[in-house]
Amino acid sequence: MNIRTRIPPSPTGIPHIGNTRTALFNYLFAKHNDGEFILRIEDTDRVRFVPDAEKAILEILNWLEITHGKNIQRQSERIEIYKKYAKELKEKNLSYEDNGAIRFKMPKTGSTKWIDAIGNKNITFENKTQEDFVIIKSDGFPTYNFANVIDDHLMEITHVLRGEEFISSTPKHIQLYKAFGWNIPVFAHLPVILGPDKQKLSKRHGAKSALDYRDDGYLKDALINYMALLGWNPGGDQEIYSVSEMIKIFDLKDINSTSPIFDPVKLDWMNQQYIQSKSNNQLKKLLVDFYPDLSKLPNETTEKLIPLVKSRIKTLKEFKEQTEIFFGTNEKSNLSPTEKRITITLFSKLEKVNDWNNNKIFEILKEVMNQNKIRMNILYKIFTGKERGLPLPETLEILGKEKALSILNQIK
RNA sequence: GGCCCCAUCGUCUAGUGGCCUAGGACGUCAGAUUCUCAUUCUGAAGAUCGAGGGUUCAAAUCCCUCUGGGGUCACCA
Repeated sequence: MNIRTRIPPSPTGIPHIGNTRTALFNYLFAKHNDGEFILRIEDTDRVRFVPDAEKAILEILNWLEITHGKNIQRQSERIEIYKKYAKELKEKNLSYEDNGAIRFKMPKTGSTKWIDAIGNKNITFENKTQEDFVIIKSDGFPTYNFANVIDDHLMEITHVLRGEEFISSTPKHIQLYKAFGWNIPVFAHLPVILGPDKQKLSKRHGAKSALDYRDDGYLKDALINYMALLGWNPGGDQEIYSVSEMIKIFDLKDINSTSPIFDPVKLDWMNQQYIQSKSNNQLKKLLVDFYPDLSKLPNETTEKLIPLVKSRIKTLKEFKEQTEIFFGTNEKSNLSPTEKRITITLFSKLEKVNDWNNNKIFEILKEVMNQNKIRMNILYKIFTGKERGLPLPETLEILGKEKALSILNQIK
């Protein structure tokens, strides 16, 4: 059997991270089985349709390199197909008209059941609790419940991995498959990701999209790694996985039945792990892509800054916070009279330095600290406006004597 | 409320009857390294495995009940 999975976003907005994780799992599962993963745009809701949403959906998958089949299907272009199958139901006397819409006749006795691949559990719904549901809306467009089933069958989807919120509509889908006499795919309902308030992650609760994380300076590998481990654990203690490793070991049986809470703090840690694991060159490339105006800095300066900054940033965005002094964007600090006096001493001592290197600079700084019985934080404050930062002697060396002195000159 | 799903440290989790006086990771706290910060390293606190009943020589692991949390009840997906 050729495995095929799909992600069917509806273009009503930018998908948040939970939906993207569902795409990831579909992708990992398909790739693990040498199968195919396809993208289908479910744009049958004309009221909530957002023109740019599809672009964002593609951009997310593209950035994360969750590659899908080239042929993107759009349901709005398949209306005739759904009408044809609606007609078939009508001929079988399994549907009826209701206020301009068409409803499917659900069986009212017996039960509908399936074995869900998550936790391998039996789920049963009594048919008497089920209602006849709309398959074609009065505007002629199919509903999700209808188009989704038709397309999953026509596109030969073998495994439906989707959010748990669809469990209660699954009986509808199964009865539709039965009405047509089609094979029923394997269902795997993924527990939904919860926010810190333990409510389902949603835009209302400030759930971000993958694009937001990208813009906040997260690396795609780190985001994927974190998303994958939310609810999936192949056993053991390993936390860092490359995508190809994940593909190799991915298995539905290792997905938990419990809803996990999204923890941004652990994501930060993971992102930091990935940043540290990059070579200086890789990190430089990431930073230049992230901050195009980094090219204003001399190449040599950037390259010297990378190793200093590497262990100190959790996101690419923090690079600028660490290097403000190089861009002249740092705050000017309010210095006390003593601190101003120290600034003057500092200036006159540094002015006399001939070979401007961090060892020499450090000697001078130590001298000043000892003489004035102060600690390093005061010197940081004088130069950068903050009491902490990248190693000061190295920073001053990279900055160059001229600029370092001019900073002191401005404030003394 | 009906129906459905779930339940191990604050969080992510390991665990599928004896190796569990419950392991790892994040976070927290303490210490070491250090020119600040960060990294790195070491250590600590932190879960009577939601509760109560069973089954068993033996249960976090199996069964039942309860409680709690979540999802869903649209001509949205």
